Amino acid sequence: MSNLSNKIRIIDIARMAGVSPGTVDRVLHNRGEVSEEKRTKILSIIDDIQYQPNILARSLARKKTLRFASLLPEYHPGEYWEAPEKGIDKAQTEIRNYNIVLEKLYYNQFNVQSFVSVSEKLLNTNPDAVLLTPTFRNEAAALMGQLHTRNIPGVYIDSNAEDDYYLSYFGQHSYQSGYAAARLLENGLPHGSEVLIVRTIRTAGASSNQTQRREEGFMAYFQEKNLANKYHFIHVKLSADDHTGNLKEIEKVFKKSPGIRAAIVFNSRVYQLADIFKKLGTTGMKLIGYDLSGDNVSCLKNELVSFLIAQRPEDQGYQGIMALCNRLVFNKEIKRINYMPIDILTRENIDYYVNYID
Amino acid sequence: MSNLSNKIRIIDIARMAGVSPGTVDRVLHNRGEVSEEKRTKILSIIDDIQYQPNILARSLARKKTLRFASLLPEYHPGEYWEAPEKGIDKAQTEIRNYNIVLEKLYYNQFNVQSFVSVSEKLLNTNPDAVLLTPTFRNEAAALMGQLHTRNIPGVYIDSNAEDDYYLSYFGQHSYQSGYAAARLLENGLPHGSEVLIVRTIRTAGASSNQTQRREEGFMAYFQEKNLANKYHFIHVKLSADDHTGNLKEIEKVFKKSPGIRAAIVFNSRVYQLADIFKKLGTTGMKLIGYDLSGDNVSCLKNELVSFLIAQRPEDQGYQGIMALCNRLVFNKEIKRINYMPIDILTRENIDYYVNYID
DNA sequence: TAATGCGCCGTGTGCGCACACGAAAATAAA
DNA sequence: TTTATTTTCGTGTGCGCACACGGCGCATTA
Repeated sequence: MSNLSNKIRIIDIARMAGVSPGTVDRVLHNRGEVSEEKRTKILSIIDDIQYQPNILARSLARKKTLRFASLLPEYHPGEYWEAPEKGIDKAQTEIRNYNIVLEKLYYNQFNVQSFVSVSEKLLNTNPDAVLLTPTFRNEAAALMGQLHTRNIPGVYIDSNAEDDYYLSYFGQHSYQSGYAAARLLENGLPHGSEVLIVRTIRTAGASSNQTQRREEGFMAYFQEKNLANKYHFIHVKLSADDHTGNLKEIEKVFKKSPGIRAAIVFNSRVYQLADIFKKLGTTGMKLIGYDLSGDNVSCLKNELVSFLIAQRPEDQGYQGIMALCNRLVFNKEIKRINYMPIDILTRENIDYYVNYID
Repeated sequence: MSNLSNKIRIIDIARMAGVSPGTVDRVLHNRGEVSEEKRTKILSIIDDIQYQPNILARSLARKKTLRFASLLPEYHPGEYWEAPEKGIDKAQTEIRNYNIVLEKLYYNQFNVQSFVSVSEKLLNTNPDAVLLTPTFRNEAAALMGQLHTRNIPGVYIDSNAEDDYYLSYFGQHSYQSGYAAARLLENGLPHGSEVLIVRTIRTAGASSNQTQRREEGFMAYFQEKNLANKYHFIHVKLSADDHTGNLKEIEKVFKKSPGIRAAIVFNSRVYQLADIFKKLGTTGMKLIGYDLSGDNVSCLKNELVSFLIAQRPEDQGYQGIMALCNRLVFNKEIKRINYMPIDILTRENIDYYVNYID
């Protein structure tokens, strides 16, 4: 279960192999300049004794400071993107001791060109490792390809551009989270109820890949359970900024379909719908949304929202950075796809969830 | 937002104060033998420049290997206590580089005397830090007192003996978790339904403090929402081992109260009740329980159990050890009471929760 | 006055490793 | 054979810190 402290040092290996520490060092770092004969001998010894380098000494002695970079959307306080950055900051303080610095870059999530230009800037700094969010899939994949040719490891968080070159991905299984949301919504909902399904349209005009997958998972639940014909689903598209227009739209929908008992929004803007419900005086509505922005948490506490589905964004940021560190410093194996837990938050458990993050 | 790498070393402080590195070292470690004048001067400089020691160098140079000890219940594979130990193991591999070893001790959770004797053994090894679970509150508190007199920091996980001497506690807010469970149970449950509330009695005869608190929180929900009279609550006590007796007992209850639509068990033995329901052919029952033992997870996946409330036991173990490390190695401030998130698990999100732990 | 003790302080060493430098050995070119 | 070149290897230094040791100056005692 536990082997005692592996106190075998480079110099011990050197003695066993009848060479100098420098030679062992060259083998360990693949720096060449070692005869094949000694090389294989040293390698076999290393393998035999299961040599584990002392990471502390290694980092302390390393001349080069590793430079990590992150590339995230700009945000206002209280918005979703604050969370991953929090995790990144936490990781940063932990790895600073290992002679690693982190430079944070930001792009405008509503402007592709912004992402591209910051990408170039990032490449020019020639970092040792990169963490980014592929809001713009193609452009992100292009960047990842560039990084790959330069042998710079990169990780995605939040969503996945699904190219061939990223080291690791940390994010939610969107489909399954929609499936889980469906279960919560359906539970206790009388058959025959009408269900409002809201999509928020980005300025660009299309909804994100992530929200699409969530909706697919959501609908799949009802299909698989043969419940699709027990409820009536009403799909509505809302604008990201035209609040009065949205209000009117929802009002119209309610006039047509007064039997609506539940609603779901597949992104973090559920608080906007809650606001509309409040203005319209709608009560007794089961409302489900995603992610813990400040507004969403308020709605949950006021019981305007019944459930929020969360995806541990802080963990995504933290683990993303740590994966890079594990790769470059600790030489550990990195799991490529890492789905985060699908967390279910209610008014009753939210306090112990948000306070848990520090 | 981010200050660059604090490259200020002890020798820099020494120069600023016009003393030698050794003197600064004495101040940093409160070893005395420094004049009050220089002491205050050095301290003010340290404060000014926000000196952060290089943990790597510190651990590398430290002569003494720190010895941590854990004291957990014995368990069989798949049982609850496997989880905290997993977290402890994870922490162990992380801190091994810091010149720390961990010795794991176990007691029989159904035998006070076992706990006491292992406690003594633990004290005799004279560890530098201790993590333990206070299954036996008084005896655990006594041990913690002993540790305190020897100036050995100790943390509790799982539950809290609530003495004055522990450094830190990691566990669930039992009351609130019961409250959250009530919400899940009540949601969609027709008024007038009967609700079965099960207590499992330990060999000792009493139910644990933790389960009592959970039940309090559970009942409080209905009181606060003025729902207490909308449902009929049926309290049943089951034995921890007499399965046939339990079966008969539940059968009797159902005969008397055929309107039971939901049930809750306040500990990890919900799978036993699910088993009874299965044998009795009971269907359409909403069943809620606690913790992710292998059996419970199976029940959740088979839809015999609707919800499981979990408390991140791996995190408790991991963070408990890390707290000790933060205290002794990193000199960080430790939060004393740390409530874990109240996680809600369903068939739909369980996979991404359990796989998340590696 | 010399001897002893104590408070205070500086210096030296080594933790395990990365990396630069230069030397030796082997080989190629003259 | 001599010289130049390449391959292969050993040694030395320092990363930032903890800690042991010894020394200086001053007060106390014999």
